Amino acid sequence: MRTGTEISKKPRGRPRAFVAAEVLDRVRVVFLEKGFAAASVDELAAAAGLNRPSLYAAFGDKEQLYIHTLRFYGKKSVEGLDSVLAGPGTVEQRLARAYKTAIDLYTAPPHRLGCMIVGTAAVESPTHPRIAAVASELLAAIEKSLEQAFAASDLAPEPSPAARARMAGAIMYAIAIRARLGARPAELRAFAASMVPVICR
Amino acid sequence: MRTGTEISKKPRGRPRAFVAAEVLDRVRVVFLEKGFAAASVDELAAAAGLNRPSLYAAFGDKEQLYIHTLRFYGKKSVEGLDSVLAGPGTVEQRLARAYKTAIDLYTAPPHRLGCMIVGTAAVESPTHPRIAAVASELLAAIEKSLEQAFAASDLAPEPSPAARARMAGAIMYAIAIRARLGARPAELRAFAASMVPVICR
DNA sequence: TGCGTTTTGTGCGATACGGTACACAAATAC
DNA sequence: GTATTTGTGTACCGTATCGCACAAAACGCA
Repeated sequence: MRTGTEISKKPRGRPRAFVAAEVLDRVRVVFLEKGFAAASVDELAAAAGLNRPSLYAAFGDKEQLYIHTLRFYGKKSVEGLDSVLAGPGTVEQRLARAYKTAIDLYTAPPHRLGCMIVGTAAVESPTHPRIAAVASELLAAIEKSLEQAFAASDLAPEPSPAARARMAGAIMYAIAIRARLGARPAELRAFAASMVPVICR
Repeated sequence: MRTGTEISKKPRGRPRAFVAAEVLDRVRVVFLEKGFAAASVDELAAAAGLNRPSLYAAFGDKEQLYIHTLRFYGKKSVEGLDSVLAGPGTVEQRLARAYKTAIDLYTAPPHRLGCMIVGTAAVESPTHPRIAAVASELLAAIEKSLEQAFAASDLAPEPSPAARARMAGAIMYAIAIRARLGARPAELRAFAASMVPVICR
């Protein structure tokens, strides 16, 4: 185990042949396309370039691997959103940029897979409460990011920043679903563009 | 086969021991909770009260059974929405009633399973294009129902009924996702109530 | 060098999975 | 009564699945 206080320079035992973040990024691609239930440990291991026991030793069972991957994806998503919302311009321009960035990701060829949280975690929620909990936390973090951007803006105090964030988040989740179901990017872009002035009214 | 011109009163062969709609309704419950991939044919057959060969004979393979079930669920959903939107009161009141009805369904105890289309079909879309196509058709039917209600109302001509329908639909899908992820019904009701005047502005 | 620790690699096990073969059952037509 | 058609029930099949056992590899430390 790698936990605990490491006094010496190098940990004892055979070194790992992989970097955890790289594995999670490769495994994310499989989970994003197949979803949790349909992604087999064999294909996850193949994508990771590891044998199954190595994957189990490093990340735990399949659900734990999925949760690690979801947190990894979610953290990057929130960081990306924070970054765009902290950028230049009015809050409308920043929100529009956030939607554009999200749509570009959700509809990237060849597969147009949408968002891992909304697209693959929700279906597991009734039977995997731990997955549901992580997904909910991540959506809350997205909405918090949005709320902070609205709170720091010069928009009218009503609707409140929290109400605006809930609405902006809802529009983003709907776009993610529509993207995964195959909606054309142009259609999603037009929809997002029409929603920005409504959210920022 | 039951197709073709039936001159005689009763079809030849052994009669079915089940009613298709009843089977689809029972199977829907399993698919709604487990999703397509994780629902096994054994448990679907058990829920239906049929042996697996009978289920295969009547509905085809697992994907075909899922598609039959999705159409069955979607048809009922659209009919329910049509009915609420054709009811008494202003279009705001009718939209509010539609959201209330949807939220009650999506958050019905014990499981709070959300919507079968958004909650279970989207995840399969990249790998099951037939499922994606049916789900998209169903969402289009929901939006058409909404659009017709807006077109027949005395709301301002801008935004157009189609734009209002897209927005109202998006809010409904987001509510469905949030419900499946475990959001509290009161929270979803408050959100829906805050969105109705925005959609109908 | 030997021992302890951690990781990798091969193979295994028990079970589940989706789908099917086929005998028998239940009906209609003649 | 027999032939035909359609449905049900039991058993089977080939394969996939998830998780694990254990030997060997690769390191640190004394």
